Amino acid sequence: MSPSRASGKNATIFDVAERAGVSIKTVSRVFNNEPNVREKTRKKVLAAIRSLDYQPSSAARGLSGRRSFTIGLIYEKPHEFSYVGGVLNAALEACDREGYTLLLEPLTLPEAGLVAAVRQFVTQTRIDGLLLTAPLCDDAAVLKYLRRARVPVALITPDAPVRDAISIMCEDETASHQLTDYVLGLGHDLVGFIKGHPDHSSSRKRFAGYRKALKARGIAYNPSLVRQGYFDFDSGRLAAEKLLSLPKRPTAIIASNDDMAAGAFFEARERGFQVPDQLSLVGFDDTPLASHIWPPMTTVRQPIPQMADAAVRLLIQKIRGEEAAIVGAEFHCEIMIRRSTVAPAGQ
Amino acid sequence: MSPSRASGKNATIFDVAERAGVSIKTVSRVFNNEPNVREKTRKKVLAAIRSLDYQPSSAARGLSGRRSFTIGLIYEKPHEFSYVGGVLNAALEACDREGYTLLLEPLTLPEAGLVAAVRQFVTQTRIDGLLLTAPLCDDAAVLKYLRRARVPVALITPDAPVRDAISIMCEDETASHQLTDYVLGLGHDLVGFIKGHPDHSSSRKRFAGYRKALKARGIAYNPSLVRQGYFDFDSGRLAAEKLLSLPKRPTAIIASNDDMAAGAFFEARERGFQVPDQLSLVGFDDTPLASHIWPPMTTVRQPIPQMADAAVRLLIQKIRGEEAAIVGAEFHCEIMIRRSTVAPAGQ
DNA sequence: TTCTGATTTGACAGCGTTGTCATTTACTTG
DNA sequence: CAAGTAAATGACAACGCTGTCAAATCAGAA
Repeated sequence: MSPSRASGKNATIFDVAERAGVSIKTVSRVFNNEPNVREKTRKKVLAAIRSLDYQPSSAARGLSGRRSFTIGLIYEKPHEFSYVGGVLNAALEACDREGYTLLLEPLTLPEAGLVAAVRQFVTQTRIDGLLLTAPLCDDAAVLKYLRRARVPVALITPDAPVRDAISIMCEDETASHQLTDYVLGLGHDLVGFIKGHPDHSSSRKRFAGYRKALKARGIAYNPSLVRQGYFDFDSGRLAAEKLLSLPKRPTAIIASNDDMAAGAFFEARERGFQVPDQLSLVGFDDTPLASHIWPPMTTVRQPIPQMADAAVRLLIQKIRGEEAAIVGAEFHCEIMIRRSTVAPAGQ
Repeated sequence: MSPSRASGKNATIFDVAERAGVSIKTVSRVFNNEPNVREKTRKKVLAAIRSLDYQPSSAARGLSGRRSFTIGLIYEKPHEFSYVGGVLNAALEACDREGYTLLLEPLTLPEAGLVAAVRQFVTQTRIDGLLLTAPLCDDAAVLKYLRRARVPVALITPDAPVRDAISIMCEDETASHQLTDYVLGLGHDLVGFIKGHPDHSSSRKRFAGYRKALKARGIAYNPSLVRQGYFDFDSGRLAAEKLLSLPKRPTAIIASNDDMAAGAFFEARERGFQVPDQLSLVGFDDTPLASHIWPPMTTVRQPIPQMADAAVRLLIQKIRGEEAAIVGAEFHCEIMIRRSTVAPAGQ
């Protein structure tokens, strides 16, 4: 417990000013790195700040400077979609580094007024900026409201770059294409596909990659090999149930995320199919689950931490009004080949 | 977008007062449910509040009332220990309900000054109260500092009830005892045990339950069947590696949490052991992982959501200075018997 | 009706910052 | 060395709310 004032009132800007023998305004200037402070003065003030362990009151800062040093992160409530955890961690860290606070807002989507909910959050908390994940980053009404309200926004993996917003994307389609091609390359002709939640743009992209890969190899697209999922374990399981009951069942299944792949995996085992011997299985996202089940699962790793980090950094730049050169970025995905995929039996 | 002021300045207490034809103080009283406001006046004010979509500035509230309506949640950084997610979700929800904000602070433990880190967080953010999870809720120095600084605290699963703190516990030892007894009851004599992180009190309790169950059945305690783990996948895998190399290998392994159980599971499969036929496996916590792997895993479900909810509720009561009748609670755990446990081969 | 005490309401001073603008100080230059 | 300009500093008013305390109003009793 370095400074003695273990408990008791916190030091204010006045205390610092007094100890340093300057006015409060000068303390403020030093603390905020404003120019026009003599080096000698700055030193004195910094010493006082340190010796008093001064922490400015964010309430007072917010009230006076009409900014909150707070960024909101809105995500979908039953965030079974485990990648939210990754975004959260990285965003938290980036905010911390920049002296900002991250405010979480899990939203249950079905609610009628999505825009109303977002608006409520924004006005109530007076956040300086907003981080949006799927599927909110694709909701036209929400984006429109935010643009009008002039809330600085960063989108993590929107469908396409959005005007006036920072758009952090990742090459879902390319990755899906490559992944599918890899599976086809192993010799599978009957490759099932489990689509992601229709509200998420990544679902569309991943599916598009699958189709393009088929096309590129001249394999006819067979709609009966495709099932709708919703990014959660159960929907993956259900989809696999249908796929595995097909008269000509697929020898490989690509699921649009790891949770669904795990569901498919579960269902396969439930029906006595060995993975990968009788069924190859593939996921997306490289969540811990993918490498923690047995056999470890082939999947696609998005650089979520880097993406979230970039989103926060650029967002804060925007908040600060710095004319940012970059208003978005597209990240590269890495295909993680593991043991859930092999050549089909009898090859 | 109900009220027309889509963008532009937010309404202040003055605007509301003016529209309602009362003083700002009366508006304040109505908003804070203070007594001594005539019903007629209250109605008028509420109408004005609604029509202006008034949201009080939390900065101003904090500055004036010297409170922040914010609760901190400190947890260990590499929160691989997936139960933090459960705490987070429930705490977020409870805070929302009570009109409080939850501030996250992931802490990397190895740091020298744990107390310093906590102190920094507390003073910097000026939180009204603090939620502590393992292993911080067992750190004597941290608890001492917080008591001195008079920070209202709620502990989720501390070692024992702590003076001046709300202590939400769960019957780890009993659950572990029952679980072990169940495994023994299946006919296993060689039951391995993977301990949790030594800094977490639940590790100790779970281990104690294991030993008591052995004793109750008159089975000699065999230290070579016990390995130290650290609550993460890899340490579980490593521990299992040792256990499965034993000349007289265990026919069942109890891991102190699901992540380690998954690691053990992985290692077992890696070595060609079938689960559960050749090795029964048990975890703790009932994380999604437990039911998403195949076969689904026997584990112990702690009512994390209810526990976190209680912690937040009681904490807020304490913050408000309401003389709380309850200063803690112990929750019951449920044993989830699934398919990773069967009688040993040859019975 | 008038008085008394309780209830309801309002005026105004903080709370701890930052923004604005005036003032002081330091540095140039003729 | 005086005047003029730029740099450094400070005084003071916001910011939007709550707390305190005084004033106004109301109810019931005399």
